[in-house]
Amino acid sequence: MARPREFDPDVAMDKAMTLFWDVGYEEASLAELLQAMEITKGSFYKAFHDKQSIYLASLDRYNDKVVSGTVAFLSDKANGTGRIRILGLFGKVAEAIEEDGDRLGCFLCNALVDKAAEGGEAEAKLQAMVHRLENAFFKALTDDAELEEAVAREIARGILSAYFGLRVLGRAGLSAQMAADCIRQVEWLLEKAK
Amino acid sequence: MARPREFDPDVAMDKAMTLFWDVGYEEASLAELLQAMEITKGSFYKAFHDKQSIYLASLDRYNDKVVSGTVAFLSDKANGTGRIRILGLFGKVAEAIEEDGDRLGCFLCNALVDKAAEGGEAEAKLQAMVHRLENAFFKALTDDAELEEAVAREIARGILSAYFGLRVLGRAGLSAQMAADCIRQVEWLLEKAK
DNA sequence: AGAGTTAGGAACTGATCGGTACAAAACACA
DNA sequence: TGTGTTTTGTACCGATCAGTTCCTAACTCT
Repeated sequence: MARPREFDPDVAMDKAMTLFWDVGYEEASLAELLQAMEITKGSFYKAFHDKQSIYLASLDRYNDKVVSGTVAFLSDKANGTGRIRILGLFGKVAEAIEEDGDRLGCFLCNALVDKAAEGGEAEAKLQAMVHRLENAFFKALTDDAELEEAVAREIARGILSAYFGLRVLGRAGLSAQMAADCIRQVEWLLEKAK
Repeated sequence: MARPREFDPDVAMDKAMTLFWDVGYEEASLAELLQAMEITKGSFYKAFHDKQSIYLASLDRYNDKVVSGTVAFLSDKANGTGRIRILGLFGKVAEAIEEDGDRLGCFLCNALVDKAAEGGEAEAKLQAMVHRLENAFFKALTDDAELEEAVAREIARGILSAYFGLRVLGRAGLSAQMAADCIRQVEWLLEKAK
């Protein structure tokens, strides 16, 4: 009953998310956004309400795709014990840094630091994602051994901070050796959880 | 022989640094910068060449003041053993988070994530600061015990990533309890250095 | 084929961006 | 009290910012 879209909103969203991921909210100009998404202004404002909206939608998308994927990996017992799964996650990150330099980092981590997120809806979304990650570490830890809840919670948070720290260092052009060293320390944290 | 300055370039620089620290390079508009520094455009461009220059100068200032202060604290044997000094640093950070929420975080950490720094002079300055911190941790560790260099290096890097991770979480509005838990994990990392 | 509906695209909005030009103001020196 | 020098403030610059308007193109349904 009307003219159909000439672009796939899903892939356009993906392109937008990647740009925000790379350069942050403020630094992603509308012009760059349109170029990345390969659509024009009319289509943009018709399909996605405005810049703020698509940023929030990008956060949701990251949560749905990437964070969920990470949580799933950490929960899947087919990947080994909880300790192995956690180390596997860190190994993947280190691999990304080694292979392509990984200047993208982690969208969640980048957005946490980005002041554009503060105070509003974005911050709440980010905190929710942080808690999802924390809980995924927590569960992986308690899968392996009978741990006091408080102890497991502590270790999960320690791993979480090591994770974000590694991501920060990776984004800044950290050497691969440095990543490997960071992971050795996570191994040691996991020793406590035995 | 000429009209004297009506402002103190040093305190103006401090104000500029604080703004960049808070909101990053891109998000700090010239208008906000001028308002914070309490000078007008004419004075700004005469005293500090342009926005990019004062940003780089802010990084240098942060290195001279804050990073040097941190390194000095970590090196000063009057503050206790190396382990105690390291834990003292983390304690200070946790305190800042508890007291005022610390939404400022660490300029170095924030700037590492800020894409505006990538590739140029800024990135080199940031990496240099990271290495200063890493070396300070390294020395504090080797002050306490005879450690193999490679082992101490590893642990220093692990502590470094935990440090940045804590800073990221703090900036995002992390609860004080979470900070305390992170520090418990650093304690455990230091156990290995005995 | 014609009517109805929505997407696409270009022209345009006022506001703000970082930066410059220049004249008035304020000082040191003679 | 001039005179030379530098700071200061303002008006202005073109470019870009996010967002709107509106006309045309492309489709579906009758």
